[in-house]
Amino acid sequence: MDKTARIAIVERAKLFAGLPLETLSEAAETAQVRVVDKGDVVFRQGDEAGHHFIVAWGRLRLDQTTPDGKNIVLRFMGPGDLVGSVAVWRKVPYPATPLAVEETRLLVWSEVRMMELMQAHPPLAMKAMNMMGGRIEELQERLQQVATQQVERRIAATILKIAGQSGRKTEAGVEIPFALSRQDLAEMTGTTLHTVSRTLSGWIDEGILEGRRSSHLVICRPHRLVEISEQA
Amino acid sequence: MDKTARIAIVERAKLFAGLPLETLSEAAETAQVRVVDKGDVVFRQGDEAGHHFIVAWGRLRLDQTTPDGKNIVLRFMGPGDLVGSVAVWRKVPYPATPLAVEETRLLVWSEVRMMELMQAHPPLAMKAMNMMGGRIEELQERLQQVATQQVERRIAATILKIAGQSGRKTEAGVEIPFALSRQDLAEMTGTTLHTVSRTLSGWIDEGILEGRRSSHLVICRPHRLVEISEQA
DNA sequence: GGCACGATTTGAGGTAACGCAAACCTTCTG
DNA sequence: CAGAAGGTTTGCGTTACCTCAAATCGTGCC
Repeated sequence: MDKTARIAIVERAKLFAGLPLETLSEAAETAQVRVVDKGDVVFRQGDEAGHHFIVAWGRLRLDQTTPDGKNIVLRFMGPGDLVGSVAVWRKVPYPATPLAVEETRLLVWSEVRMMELMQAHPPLAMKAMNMMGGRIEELQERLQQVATQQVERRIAATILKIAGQSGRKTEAGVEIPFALSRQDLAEMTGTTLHTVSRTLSGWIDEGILEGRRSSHLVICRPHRLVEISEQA
Repeated sequence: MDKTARIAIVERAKLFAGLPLETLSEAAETAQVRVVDKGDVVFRQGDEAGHHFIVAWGRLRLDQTTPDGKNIVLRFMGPGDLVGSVAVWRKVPYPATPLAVEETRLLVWSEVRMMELMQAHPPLAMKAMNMMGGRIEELQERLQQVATQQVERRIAATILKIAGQSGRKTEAGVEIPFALSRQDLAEMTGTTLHTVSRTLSGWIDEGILEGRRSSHLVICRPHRLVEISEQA
């Protein structure tokens, strides 16, 4: 990966977006590159947090295992997303495990490097706070959903959010361009894979979705899904 | 409130804890004071976010209203807690309404004042990120609870957390020193007031709790409550 | 290219928790 | 002090969703 490519990636990251070229350049130069194969993890929940990561290409699923062995999917992450930084700043172990659902390339900064960058470029700290604030808002929204809405609405809202983050327009509708299993959706919405399967089957029968059996989901009638996610 | 008192309050706030006296002093000098009567709000969800607040005395309940009119309690806040800052930094409207459950006194900084403080005292930004990270962790934990655990465990865990934050030891056990209604607990755990009432009644019968009918809750057998919150 | 494995679908039955409703108690108000 | 208002308790019927179970279908591996 040459320097121009790195700068392009750094620039796309929300943490660096809009900052002066000098900052981007320094960030790009101090980063290392790491490739993670599909199915491998970037680090594991409980590891000591020593590095900041930004996704360059690919996609990660952020998993959290509970003390009693259950698993929940916190979010999917794609190009530009920041991974691990919250734990590094807080000096606590990584609270979750990012697993590559496709081959993924990341830029990596050590704790010290990133600290130096931030001290040299103060707007970075503001950006970082902004991003963390966004995570807080997202989590509050999901908490509210899981606490008050019934399963069908939560599944609809979750699919729409993923489509909004990563969806691609095709002739048939909006496609989610990576394997998103029923189990994944169940672990994101706090339900079981059976309920997700039943619900999606219904929507496929109604022509709202396409994608029985593991192919990538396609949302044919997004507006209908919005209605379901907002229905009383 | 004289300057020494203000400094004491500022020092107790997690945002300023451990910082040099010079920083504390400047923070204390630039703060204004605001008193909010029981039942009144500090600001309202949706208001433009222009001020940072720190609780000096008293207690706030942070409420969020959903588009379809349901209410959830995000958290209770007491002395030292920071209110509203996430929204100010993100330049978005306040996402929730802090309501005083008892008479509460706050220190207030305008957006500009706090920005100046942060620029003059860089460690403040680090502290702020740390605090936001703590909120993220807390929210992830609650999300995991609501998504995977059954109601009884969630109620037990919620009571224990509140007791840990605000509880006071008495002869009878650990007392929660403010009015915490069944409705509040329901809106924190994502259930109904009926289910909370039934559950607490059971625990009171078993001698785990005291506090039928609105008096302050007292946890007589905290260890038993921990067991319930961890039970498979 | 056949076989095994994992993902998905679908059915049937059970239950935790909800929703409604009514009674009860405490506190505030005039 | 009576009445009203708000929080709480409790019963009962309902249901959304889970759990268990089995069949089915892709898909990857040798």
